[in-house]
Amino acid sequence: MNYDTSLHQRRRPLTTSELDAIPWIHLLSSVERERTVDDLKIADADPGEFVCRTGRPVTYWFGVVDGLLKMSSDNAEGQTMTFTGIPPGGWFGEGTALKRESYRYNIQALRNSRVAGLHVDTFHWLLDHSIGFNRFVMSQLNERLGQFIAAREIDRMNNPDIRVARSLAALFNPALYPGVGEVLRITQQELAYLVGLSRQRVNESLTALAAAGSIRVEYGGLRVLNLQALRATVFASKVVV
DNA sequence: TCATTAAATTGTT
DNA sequence: AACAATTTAATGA
Repeated sequence: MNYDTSLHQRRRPLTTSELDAIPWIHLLSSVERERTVDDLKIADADPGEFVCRTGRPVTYWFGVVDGLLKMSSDNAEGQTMTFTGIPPGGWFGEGTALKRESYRYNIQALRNSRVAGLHVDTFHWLLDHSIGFNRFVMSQLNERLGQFIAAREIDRMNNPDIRVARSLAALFNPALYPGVGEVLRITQQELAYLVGLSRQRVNESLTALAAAGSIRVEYGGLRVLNLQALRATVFASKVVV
């Protein structure tokens, strides 16, 4: 039982617009889609609420329809390590779903979020029947691999500006998070939690990035003006460090 | 629809 | 961590 019990109880079918927000739904044939839509459920997660926890058996493959989630893990010393944020359009858990193992991380809502869940059995059925779905999952795995490698590099950076730029570039990944358009809805406090810096420091970095013309700071969110420049900030840092 | 108030978010120290 | 300024959301006439 995963959608931490209370979430599980609050499931409901998806509306048409919520279905449209699912990036892979249009890759399916009508038969496949019918079966999928029949199984898909959505639930509203409150801030701080867990969508899944380490060690629990996999029952769903999850996707963010709206809101913002945090992927983290507890190490042996009991400290929590944040891997990444998951903005709208992001689907996760395919690795563990594939192997039918237990979740290796915690997923927690940073704010009110709508989370969709596809049962693991249906996930496997789609893998067995839909080529389009397979392509999506494969691309997903590949992109995420790149992200985790990048995440390790971010952790080794001690320059806060670069850490912020890097993390932002990751969140604006169009392949993994097609729900994020030009504007990413994230507060500076939320970003601070993800990057592991104080809100003040994040604010300072954002101001610097805005001055460089990479982004524009808006109330409750950020607009990307130049994704290349954001990534370039990253690249330059590799050379320095 | 508009004005007022509360709440959230940002910018700064 | 605290504060003021700004923006949004909620409320009710």
